[in-house]
Amino acid sequence: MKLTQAEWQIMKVLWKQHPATARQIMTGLPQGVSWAYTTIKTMLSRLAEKNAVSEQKQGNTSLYEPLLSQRKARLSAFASLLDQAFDGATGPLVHFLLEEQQLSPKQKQELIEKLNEDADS
Amino acid sequence: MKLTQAEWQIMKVLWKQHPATARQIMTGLPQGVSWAYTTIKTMLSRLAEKNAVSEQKQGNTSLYEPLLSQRKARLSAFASLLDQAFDGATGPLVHFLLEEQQLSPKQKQELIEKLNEDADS
DNA sequence: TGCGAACTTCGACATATGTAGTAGAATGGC
DNA sequence: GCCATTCTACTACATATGTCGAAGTTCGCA
Repeated sequence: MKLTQAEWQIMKVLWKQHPATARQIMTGLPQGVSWAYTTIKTMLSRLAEKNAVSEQKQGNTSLYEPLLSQRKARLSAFASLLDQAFDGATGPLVHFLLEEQQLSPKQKQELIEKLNEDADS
Repeated sequence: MKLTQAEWQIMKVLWKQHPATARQIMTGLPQGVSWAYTTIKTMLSRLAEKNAVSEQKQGNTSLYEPLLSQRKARLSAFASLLDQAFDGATGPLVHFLLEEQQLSPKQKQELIEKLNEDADS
């Protein structure tokens, strides 16, 4: 399930707080993202079509619930990046992460610890 | 500089072999990607507009050369993913990498070594 | 019960992206 | 010199994405 940028914005709010109404989602969007109410509704409709969210009427108002988990969305986005930019292999990405100083020393430290934990189990 | 999927395909060929003509690029595309010659030309034009490639006529034929490096393209794609799916932080991504078994034991080993090297220097 | 506020559904429109055809110019071999 | 081949430049068109507006429907409350 591939989400567009705008769809990610909506999903992020929903993952944090759900079920939620379109109005609540609007409120939950980050500063700087100020979409019209109907824009949000459009996104929600498209997400519902894709089965990324469910829609349930409560009175005259729809409640939305994520169907696609953040984990799955991340897996998919990650796989896309890997495919597109790193020859589909984690190796080059790891290499990149290290070479490009995308990791702070502290993160490297954490990573080492984590890796060692893993090695133990 | 953000590239679309199709643009990535073209750039990947160009990074491997350049300068190259549209025809050479067509040949260099992976099995399964069989675009019409003019499709490739369109992509190249769009890339030239974006200054991702340079175009230089040699007789009646254009030679293309990447202007955007693979490194920069990767940085940009990586940053986008991070922003969009991992709250803009490498931490959650690293966590994800480990939790989701995106790394083989061997890769983990290599990673540890690499990290230690780094720590040394 | 009658209004205004808040919802919903539809349709619309611009820009981006993927994909290619056509027409005309340049080339190269015979 | 002439023709088939190959390029280029333009145009086109479908689908995807980002962003709403308009018009009708419901709700809650004075």
